[in-house]
Amino acid sequence: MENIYQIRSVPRMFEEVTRAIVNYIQTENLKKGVKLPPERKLSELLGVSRSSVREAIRILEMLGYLESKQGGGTFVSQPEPFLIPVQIVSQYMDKQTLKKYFEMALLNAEKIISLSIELDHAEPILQIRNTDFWEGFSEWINVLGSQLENDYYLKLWNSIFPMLAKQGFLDELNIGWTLQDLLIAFQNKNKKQLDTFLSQLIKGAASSAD
Amino acid sequence: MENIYQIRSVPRMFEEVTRAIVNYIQTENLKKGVKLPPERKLSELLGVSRSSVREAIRILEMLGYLESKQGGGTFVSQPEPFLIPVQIVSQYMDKQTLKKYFEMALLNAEKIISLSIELDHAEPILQIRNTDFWEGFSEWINVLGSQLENDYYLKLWNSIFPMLAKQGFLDELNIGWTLQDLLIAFQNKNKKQLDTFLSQLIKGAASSAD
DNA sequence: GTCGATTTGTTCGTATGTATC
DNA sequence: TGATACATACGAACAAATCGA
Repeated sequence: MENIYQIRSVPRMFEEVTRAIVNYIQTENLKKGVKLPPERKLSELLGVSRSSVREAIRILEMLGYLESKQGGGTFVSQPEPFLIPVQIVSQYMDKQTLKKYFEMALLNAEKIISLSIELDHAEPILQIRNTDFWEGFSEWINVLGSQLENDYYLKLWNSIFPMLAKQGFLDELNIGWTLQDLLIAFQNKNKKQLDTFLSQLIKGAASSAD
Repeated sequence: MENIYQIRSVPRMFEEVTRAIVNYIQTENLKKGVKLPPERKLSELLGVSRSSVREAIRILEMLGYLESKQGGGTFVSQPEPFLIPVQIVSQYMDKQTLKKYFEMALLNAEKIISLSIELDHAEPILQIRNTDFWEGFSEWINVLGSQLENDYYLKLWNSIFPMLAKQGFLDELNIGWTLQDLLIAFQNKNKKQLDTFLSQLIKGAASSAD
């Protein structure tokens, strides 16, 4: 199992700059339309070359975070883009945002589960190695999702789940049942029971994000 | 209503290069791990500077499309990333891929609808201006989604829907009912009827993508 | 294990086109 | 109209990492 957190051993300038700009916008709470310092100034402030600044701006531009106009300047566009790559996420995300990501991830997990039930893949008894609930849950979702025709549900789950785990959001959710309970309900095709379990997860997140 | 397709009048080098690289990988059908020509060679081939090539590589790297190692080279990583920004999508996407995007978008639309019913926002009678079914549907989803606490469902819808419309995927779906039917079912909180309608959309896409 | 070639990482200087006042 | 500010783009140079002989 490769560690998906470890992006690379040597951090690169443009990644640092990208994080720095995101961090700057977040801490200064800059809204859409605010003009950023010119590239030359940014490169001075951060102590890097303009090229590195430009590479960072490009990425944030493509993510809808910034917008730059020749001759005009670089402006904040959407300070809260959807699905920021993990590398860019700065150290802290507030709970409200994390909750929204969580709900989005869970929607896809639910879809994977319900599609798997309908497909009736004659699933062998599931052996989940992980003892941690969420690690095990994610492993299970990966097993189910990889058998679906549409792999985007799983891709979205996997693009959000590691971030939530990294930020510690999942640790604070208390769950009144075990992964085994969930697997049993799945094997019995007990949709009602499954719905109850999953909706409890959402509610747990709601109470946690206060 | 601003045109979200027209990003800017003058296309920029790094965008062209990004598209060119994606196109190259797709037409050559390069799989994960394949090494790309070195940056200097690419800049020669495309007739642009190395800086522009690098900016394009950065973006594709951040999207998980490429991976570059100092001293090693640049390699294809995931030739089919999830949620490619519209600007990068080259002219053609095959129907199977479009169908997966469509299902993902519809999942979020369904969530928006079901959450809106539960919230009971005392919705006024919905006036949808658009005569085209999908334009009207999207407008309706935007009205509902913008009232939700979690705006990510709507963001994902809006990040996929324009692409599907642009690629003409939605035109080929034939729908046996009107938007008015859907709105009436919504106002009556007739979940069963709504489920029937939406599942028909999925099936229509399935038969279309053969 | 060393050396040299290859390739990306990073910086700097310069020229050009565009926007703003 | 003109002047200034700014992004766009190119090319050269060197550093650092990788890889193979």
